[in-house]
Amino acid sequence: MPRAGLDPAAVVAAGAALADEVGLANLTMGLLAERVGVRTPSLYKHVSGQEDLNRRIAVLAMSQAADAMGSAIQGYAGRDALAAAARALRTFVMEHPGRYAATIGVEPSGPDDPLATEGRRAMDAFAAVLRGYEIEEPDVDHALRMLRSLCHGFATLQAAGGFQWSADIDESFEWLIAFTDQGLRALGQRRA
Amino acid sequence: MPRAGLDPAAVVAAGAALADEVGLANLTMGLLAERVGVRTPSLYKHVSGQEDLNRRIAVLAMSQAADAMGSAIQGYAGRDALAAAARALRTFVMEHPGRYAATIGVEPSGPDDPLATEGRRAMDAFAAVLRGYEIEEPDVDHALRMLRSLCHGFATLQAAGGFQWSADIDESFEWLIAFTDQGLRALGQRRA
DNA sequence: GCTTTTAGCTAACACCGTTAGCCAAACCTG
DNA sequence: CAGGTTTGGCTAACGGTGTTAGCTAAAAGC
Repeated sequence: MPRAGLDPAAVVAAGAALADEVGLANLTMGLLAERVGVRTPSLYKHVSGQEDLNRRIAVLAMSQAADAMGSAIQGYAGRDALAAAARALRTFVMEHPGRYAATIGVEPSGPDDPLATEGRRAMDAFAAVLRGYEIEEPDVDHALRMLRSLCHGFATLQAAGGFQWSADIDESFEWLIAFTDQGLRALGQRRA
Repeated sequence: MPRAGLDPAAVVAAGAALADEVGLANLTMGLLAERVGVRTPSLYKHVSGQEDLNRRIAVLAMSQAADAMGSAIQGYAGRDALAAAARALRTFVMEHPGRYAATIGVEPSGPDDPLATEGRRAMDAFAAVLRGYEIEEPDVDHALRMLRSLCHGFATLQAAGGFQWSADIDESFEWLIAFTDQGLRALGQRRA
């Protein structure tokens, strides 16, 4: 019996890819084992269980989302940066619905948890966007939460098919960016 | 063996209540059966399976959320109505996290699906709010989607413990309402 | 009051996550 | 390169959960 040459990272990567394909709810240990060419119990040599697998997929997703947003906003500021970050996040969610779903409902165990680290890194992209609007300190935290809520809500609702009615969804998203940009600009000008 | 006198509605109501208590992920057929005082297979006389149960809980949640929002906005307009609707939805999600979670990821099978009907009814509350802002027609659909995304995103992120960092969450929510109100007012005044 | 329907039951199966325990492949170390 | 050690794979087995089949007795209808 030849070895498959697996390691935790490979298992997690395969799990994330499989989750994107079949949906996180249908990601089963047996299916993942089959995918990586191994019997089910062998997975437990690399991952301590399904919960651990889910957490690691979430960390991977956070990290990749942070990368995507971080590089998307480079060279832009203000509205362009906002649009770039928002589009990058939405694109990521649409292309990787399974791994993104893994991030919902997992709580970091502490500030050193990789989940928290990567989460902050993703937030940093939005924070950089806000810097371009010169918003006063007390408003920044709230604005950050708003951006996250908005993108998260829109992406998950679309991914779940929650927008049943007529208007074009891409158009709505661009409208939403414009709306937010105007609001943030108004907030920044209050300082003057 | 005396009868328990169950019917689908009773089973679904008990399931929703149980989901709120133990979390949707921990809602098991055995647990629900125990709760309603019956053996597990008996549930299948009222509900065709776990997926069906989930759908029905989602319909119930949609209906109740629509009721809560609808009655919350009565007598208000403009910013007050917006705040009332948003708070009603958030309160509902916080008080009934399990049944609300059941609504995530379920797609209506068609326009006559009760899920779609109740969903529209919930949207009607937001639509009524928007009427107070006198927004031009093409913008209404987009604004509706924005309101839904924002509330859904905020509520689910909070319910999942996704807001790890410092600032007060209630305060953020009120800030978010104010931000949206200003944006919508600006939109309405563009008409003049 | 008899028949029909139906809501409950027990028994059993399939599938999934997980653990225990074994064995051989890879990797050190002398 | 030979020896032991680590380790990544395997089979076997258990517990729990969703579900179906088939029976029986309680309720409903004529």
